[in-house]
Amino acid sequence: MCGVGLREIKKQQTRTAIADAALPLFLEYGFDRVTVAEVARHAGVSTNTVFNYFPVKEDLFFDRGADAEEHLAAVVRDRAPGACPVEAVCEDLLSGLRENHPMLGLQPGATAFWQVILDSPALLAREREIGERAEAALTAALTGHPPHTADAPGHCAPPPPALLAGAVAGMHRAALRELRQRIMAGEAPEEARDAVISAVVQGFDLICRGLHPTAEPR
Amino acid sequence: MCGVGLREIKKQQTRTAIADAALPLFLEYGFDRVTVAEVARHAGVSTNTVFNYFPVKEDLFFDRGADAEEHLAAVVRDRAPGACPVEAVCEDLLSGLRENHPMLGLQPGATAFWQVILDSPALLAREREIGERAEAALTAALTGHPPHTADAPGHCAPPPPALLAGAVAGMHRAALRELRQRIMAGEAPEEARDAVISAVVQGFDLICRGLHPTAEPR
DNA sequence: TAGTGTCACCACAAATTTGGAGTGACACCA
DNA sequence: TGGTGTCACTCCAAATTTGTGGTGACACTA
Repeated sequence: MCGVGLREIKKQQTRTAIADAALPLFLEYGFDRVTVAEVARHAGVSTNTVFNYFPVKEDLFFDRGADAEEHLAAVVRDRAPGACPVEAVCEDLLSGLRENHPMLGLQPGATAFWQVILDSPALLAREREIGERAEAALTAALTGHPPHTADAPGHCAPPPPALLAGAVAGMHRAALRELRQRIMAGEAPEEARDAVISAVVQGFDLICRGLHPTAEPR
Repeated sequence: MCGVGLREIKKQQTRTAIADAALPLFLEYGFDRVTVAEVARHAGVSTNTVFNYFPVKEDLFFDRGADAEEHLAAVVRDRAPGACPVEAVCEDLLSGLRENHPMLGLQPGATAFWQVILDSPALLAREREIGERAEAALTAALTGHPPHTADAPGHCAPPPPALLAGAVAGMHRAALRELRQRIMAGEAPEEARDAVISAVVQGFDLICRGLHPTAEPR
């Protein structure tokens, strides 16, 4: 129960062993051409054990999907007190882009990763599902930590959390998709990144200005 | 049941992981100052699992004890048809010495290994037990594959297997003990080895000449 | 001499992993 | 249209490993 027992450690080791065995196989052969049994064999584990840890095959690929689902919500919940949630998401995305965060796929090899997704309908569907859940989590986070809208001139009522979340998450997804498309089209990563950065600044600024009419455009 | 299943592989891995973790600890701290729990911790395994594989603590040190117990018997059983069993044992020992076989302790670091044994009454007792069982196995092997004693002039009836085994195994043990003592006394390994080699040649020749009066002394 | 601590080792329940025998969906093929 | 095969996934029994609480031997100490 304390999470530090030998049993917990072994479970974590088994899980990462499976995930670490799975990714190279997917990258090399494609998601649909790799069977769960092969993953199990490479991980030195039985097929049943794979299913113990990853209820569906897609989870083997989106191992950190659960984290991604919670990421936006966490950013909003953990933002500085009084800060605008939209700006928090924006800043998080920008810093991720500037620091070449692995999750965003600016590392070499990300292209292969993306190609696996594009080649597999199952993974594409799963990705959408993850995005949807991330949005739902963001909605919940916004409900609990709504934006602070000062009573300033030009102020209008903020949208309900679900809509705001829809806009924010939608813009977030679009930014990452744009980045992906540019890089896979052969554009230089830095160039693509900079283009997306300015696009993100502009896009989120749009929402922010609607929320805080007095804020200066950046 | 076939011994190639995943389960068997894992068991073997666990066993060697434990043994491999145990030896360095014993070499560094001495047998009696290392607890089974510490071995388990270094092997990343629970204490109970250690006892699953090594019924008594001494087995952790003499991991290959079972092999050693069978070695002499195997040499006798597998000798060339018609060959003298004593000579087979002698040749095996000599070739082991000449090739610096690890079991004989001619490798650097063997001194530390021996010192651990000498420092631990439990290990000394265990070593004797192993020697005794090896002798019993040799007796059995000799019973099934007795020496071929030609009806030559000067021929006398061969001793019962148990006695022959006692002599052979006893000489074998003495040779290794001699080697050990010389090296631990600081003698150069090559020097000690050569001395023991000639001693072995002489010693086994003695028995062989009793068995085969017509054989030429070497 | 009784108390205390350490350690080898045991016993048993709970958790994890494996093996094996399925089922259902789907593709391929005659 | 009806096999046939593959593969994701399920269910269950058995094997393995771990957690926990012992016991008894032995050394040390007050």
